[in-house]
Amino acid sequence: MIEWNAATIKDFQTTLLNWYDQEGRDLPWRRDHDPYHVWVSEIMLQQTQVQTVIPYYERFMDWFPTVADLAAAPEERLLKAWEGLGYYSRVRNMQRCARQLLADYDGQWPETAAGLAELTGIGPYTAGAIASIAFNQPVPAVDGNAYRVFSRLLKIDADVAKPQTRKIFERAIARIMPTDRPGDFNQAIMDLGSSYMTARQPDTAHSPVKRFNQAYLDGDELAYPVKTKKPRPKPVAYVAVLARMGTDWLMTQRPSNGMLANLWTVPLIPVADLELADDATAADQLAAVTAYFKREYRLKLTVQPLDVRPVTHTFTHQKWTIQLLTGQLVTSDLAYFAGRRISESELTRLPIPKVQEKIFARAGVSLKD
DNA sequence: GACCCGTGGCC
DNA sequence: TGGCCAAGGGT
Repeated sequence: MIEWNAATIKDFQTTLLNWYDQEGRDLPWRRDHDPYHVWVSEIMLQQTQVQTVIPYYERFMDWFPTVADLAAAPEERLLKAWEGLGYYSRVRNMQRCARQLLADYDGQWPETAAGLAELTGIGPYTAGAIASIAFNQPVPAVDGNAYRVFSRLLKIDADVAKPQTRKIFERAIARIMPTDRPGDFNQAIMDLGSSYMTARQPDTAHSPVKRFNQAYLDGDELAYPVKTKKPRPKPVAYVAVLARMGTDWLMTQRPSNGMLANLWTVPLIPVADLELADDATAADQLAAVTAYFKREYRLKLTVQPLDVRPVTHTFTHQKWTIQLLTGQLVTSDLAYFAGRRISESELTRLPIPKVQEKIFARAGVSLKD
């Protein structure tokens, strides 16, 4: 890791901010510095690219123009606003945060990073981003862009996958950032990180700060940032049961914790829960599903295969392989079943995860309005 | 500190 | 295809 002297720091600040003034992106959440706007955009942008976020952000502001609107929203509407973005706990935490603001802060945002970080769903990065952009606090906002940009500029070789590495970057960036335009500085780093200083195909030759980029000058830019690899997604097998009740579908709302919390799917049974023998036949599996429905839900049904091709869906650390069955319910008492019958028109109002869209697509059902 | 939590894009 | 990446936070 290298250290810059005061003259280099000043030179870098001026170069970066001049570039940002000319080439910074015009984004919907940059029209003002309203903390609500900054906050919503920052949460949406976690692990999500700008082009994906833009339409979600516009619709979110249409549906929930203020913190009070968000605090009062029904959860179904909330999750629908987030449908397709992923990491659904983000939006449930946002509503908790909105309610905290109204109940405990008289609706006034804390203006420091430490104060903001007390709120649900706001961690060190988002606290720094809101504090610097909305409240002009000279604090770093260390995200993936900052890791990538500063690891290359300064040749910082600490493993960015390790939590303690954040402190190294926070200290390095704090020395470099200006006190007069901290929000613009942090946003300029993000724009740099998503344009000239991308992970795989950086275009440093045209970067406004290439003369400060020590890794590039040394010819080993792609060695930064140093990051240990993540484990492969673990395979998990399911059986999905597509059961009609008249023209309705039998669907369940997933538990409020864990994967796809509170979203709606058809019944998904972990194959492991069917307790099949190693030499079980296809017929054995169908019988096991019928027995499972009777045991767990007190429901009688008959099942048959829908499609020999399983639906596959890969999450960050699970790869689901889902065999599809159609079911005909013999009984319709849903007292022991954690769900209900859902009409086709109601389907468009419920929050549905992507994997369920894939399952419905095999049955010829489109969820587009 | 390790693990959990979605989706889309790219090669 | 599989692996990696993209404005992280909670437990």
